[in-house]
Amino acid sequence: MQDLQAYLNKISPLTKEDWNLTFQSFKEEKYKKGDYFIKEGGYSNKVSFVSKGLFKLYYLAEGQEKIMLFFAEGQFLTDYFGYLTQTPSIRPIEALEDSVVYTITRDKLNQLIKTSQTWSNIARIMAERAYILAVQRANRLLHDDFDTRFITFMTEYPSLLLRVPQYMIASYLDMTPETLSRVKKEHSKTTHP
Amino acid sequence: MQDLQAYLNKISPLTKEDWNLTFQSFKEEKYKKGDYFIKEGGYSNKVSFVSKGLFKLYYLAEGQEKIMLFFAEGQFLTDYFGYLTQTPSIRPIEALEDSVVYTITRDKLNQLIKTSQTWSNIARIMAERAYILAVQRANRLLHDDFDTRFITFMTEYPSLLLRVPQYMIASYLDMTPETLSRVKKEHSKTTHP
DNA sequence: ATTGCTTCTTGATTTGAATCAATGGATTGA
DNA sequence: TCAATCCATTGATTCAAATCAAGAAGCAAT
Repeated sequence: MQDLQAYLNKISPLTKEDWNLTFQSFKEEKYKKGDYFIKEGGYSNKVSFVSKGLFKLYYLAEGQEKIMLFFAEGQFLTDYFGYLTQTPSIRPIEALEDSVVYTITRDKLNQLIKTSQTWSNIARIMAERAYILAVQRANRLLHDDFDTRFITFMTEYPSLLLRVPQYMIASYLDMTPETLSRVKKEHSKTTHP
Repeated sequence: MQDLQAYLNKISPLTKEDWNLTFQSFKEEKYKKGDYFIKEGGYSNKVSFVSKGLFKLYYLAEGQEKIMLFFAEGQFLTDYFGYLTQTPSIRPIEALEDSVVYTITRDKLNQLIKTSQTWSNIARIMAERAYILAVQRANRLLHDDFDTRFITFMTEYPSLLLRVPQYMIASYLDMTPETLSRVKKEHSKTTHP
């Protein structure tokens, strides 16, 4: 769990006691490709740190999935909206690769926040970061054209281009696979003349 | 400032000492209709509680404004994204009515958060709420059709329908004024036959 | 009241991306 | 190795909403 420890320390330095409590609260879990982290209708009662692997969180609209987020190594994995609102999830999370995560339950996390000033800070900063990411993503989807969205994605998550099929990236960028294909074509024209 | 006190107490009960510190940290400000709370390019270094009045936060895309949020009585007013990221704002905030707010500076708020466990909680919960609202709004704009968006707006903020010109509501709902006009027409047909 | 300005409505036209449809490539498994 | 399936590309067509263009209705100021 060194990766988790390093990640948390970067947000807000943990005392030895903080880390002992933390270490006891997280449990390792493994997911095979195709396994669900949360199924539709389930409650979001846990948060996990992705140590290895990749997940997608999607939304089902008229039968077809709209991918809202990918979670890769070094990110906290959760349906944060469902977690905060405690409503049954309409956003399943599925493993795209065999994965290893460290999981803490909602109750234990609340415990940590209550007892540790450091964790109170971490929780606030995580909420703030989640907010920043949510706004950024929304603004991009609402204001940026297809080309810009693709370029942003390429520069921000270049590794995902190789790990994820293009129709999923298209879904994440809120366009059809056909459109993404055409955007890529246009783009390769202008960059490699 | 009873309204502010009541609002904060609902989030997380304040001790007498908490409130004394809080009371000293907020200052009353008045804005005339048309005044800017934040101008484009400025830094977001304050948070205000709206006691009276109404504001809009918008984004300038190709010269025309896209309204992202309204702030009315009983809400915290800030460019929270600019506040958190400390980047020059591209989202001006303008008063739509003569308004009265209670303002706290960034520095003083950080001070409160550091010294008071209650305020540490409040800050976390505010971030969480901001996240929930941001995600909800994004999902609605991305997944809901025009009619649904309008109905949601009507049921959620009925009072704004009277206080805000329709072209601003259209902008907030990410549609043209013409489209909103047609949506309303359709809607009045089906509800009053 | 009258003028001028802003906002709202309604119709006609345009347009850009979704959908439909077909082909070609690539990956997987027997 | 050869199917079989899944995925990506490309072209043709459709469609929904933006844009363009008047006109009508409010409203504010004199």
